[in-house]
Amino acid sequence: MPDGQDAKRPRTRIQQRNRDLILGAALEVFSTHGFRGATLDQIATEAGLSKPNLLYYFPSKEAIHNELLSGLMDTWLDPMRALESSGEPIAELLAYVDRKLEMSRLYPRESRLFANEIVQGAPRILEALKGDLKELVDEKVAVIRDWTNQGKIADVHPYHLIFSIWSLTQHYADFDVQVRAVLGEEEPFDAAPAYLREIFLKILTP
Amino acid sequence: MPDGQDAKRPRTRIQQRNRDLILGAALEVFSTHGFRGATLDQIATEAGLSKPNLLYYFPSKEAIHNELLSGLMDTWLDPMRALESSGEPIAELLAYVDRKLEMSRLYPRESRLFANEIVQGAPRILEALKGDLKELVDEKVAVIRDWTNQGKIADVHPYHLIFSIWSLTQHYADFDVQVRAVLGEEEPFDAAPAYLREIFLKILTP
DNA sequence: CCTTCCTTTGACCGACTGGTCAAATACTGG
DNA sequence: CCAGTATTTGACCAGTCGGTCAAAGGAAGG
Repeated sequence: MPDGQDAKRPRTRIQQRNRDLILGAALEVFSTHGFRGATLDQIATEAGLSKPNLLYYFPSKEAIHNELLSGLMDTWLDPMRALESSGEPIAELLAYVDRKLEMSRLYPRESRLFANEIVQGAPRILEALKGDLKELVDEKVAVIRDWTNQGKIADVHPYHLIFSIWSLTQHYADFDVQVRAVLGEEEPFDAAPAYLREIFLKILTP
Repeated sequence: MPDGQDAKRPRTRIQQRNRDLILGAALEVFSTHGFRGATLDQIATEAGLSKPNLLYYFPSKEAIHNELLSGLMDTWLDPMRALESSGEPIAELLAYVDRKLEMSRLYPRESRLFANEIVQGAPRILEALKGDLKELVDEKVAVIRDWTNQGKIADVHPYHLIFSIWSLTQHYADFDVQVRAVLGEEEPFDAAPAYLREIFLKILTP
């Protein structure tokens, strides 16, 4: 009986394996078609399971989606949590940009899953945005404000600075096809890291 | 007989009005739910028409979507077309940023329509991206390269500079809910224009 | 071997989807 | 006013959707 309170802690190896299979397949399908655009049949096929079998491990389509989103939210914010107030300000922020861009490179599907959700009004995670996300951002904004007040980085709007970092790094995952269509043969992630480091250095230098 | 070759040039006032009604409603619905997530019933209700009546003016759901995308593509690239090689380089580029941000402020639904399409792999406009879009970008990149070669702007990667402009300006339309969730009461577009002008000035100054 | 519990699935359901069609209704020029 | 055309719609259809269920298949311990 995989459903219920202890669903997150499957007992058997086979439950663990199938849950992972389903979540992996669901990530693939949800991230490329959005929630409504995805179908259980697609996810089942992708996972190599039957549709009723999916619903043996998860109570509904929405439950799979929620599990993905909440499970990913933490990972997604890790690069920001790692921003240390004790470090050298500009180095800390450039390292954050690096980590964020690396996330886009390694986990583009996760990025697109969030992008789909947010572009469509974030109906399922709005509360998390106004809660946990805002809280974390507010905390880091305070750190950035300290740095600007001490003249250690340029006096830029801290919230919009953070939006810039999100926007520029995630762009390479979310709008991948557009970037590639315009670049032609050139690989986006070849030049992007150096470019972003360069411009953020200019933005942050007092 | 509204369908057929001359569909774009309706004769009567009533055809013009209903086509506009439908396209307006479709923009609203497609931009908030994506292509698959949108339904003809939603669009019909939003337009104040019956579903069969929609299909009297457009042959299919996809035809409405295509009409929107192709009709918007031109408008969407106008700010970039207006970038003049004869102007003062930094002023030209900053003005481009301004125009692009203004588009996001005035036409967020159009921005999200494209965002939805591209995040999901641009299945319906990939050819346009590799064709018209790339052509226009290549042309403007040549202009930017001239400016960098002449030392009139900083030596930044021209393609990635353009991606930056797209990314940062469209972010405020596409990820509107997230920006608002984090900012709380503050209005995003209050500080964004000055912030973007400030950082792009830093990026572009040699 | 049998029992018990976990896992898998074919068949099925009601709701909804994009789309059709014939008939009804408005609108137009003569 | 009328004939003809343009517009609108209720009823309907086949396919797909998320989800259910009873029954079948497996694994494990005794």
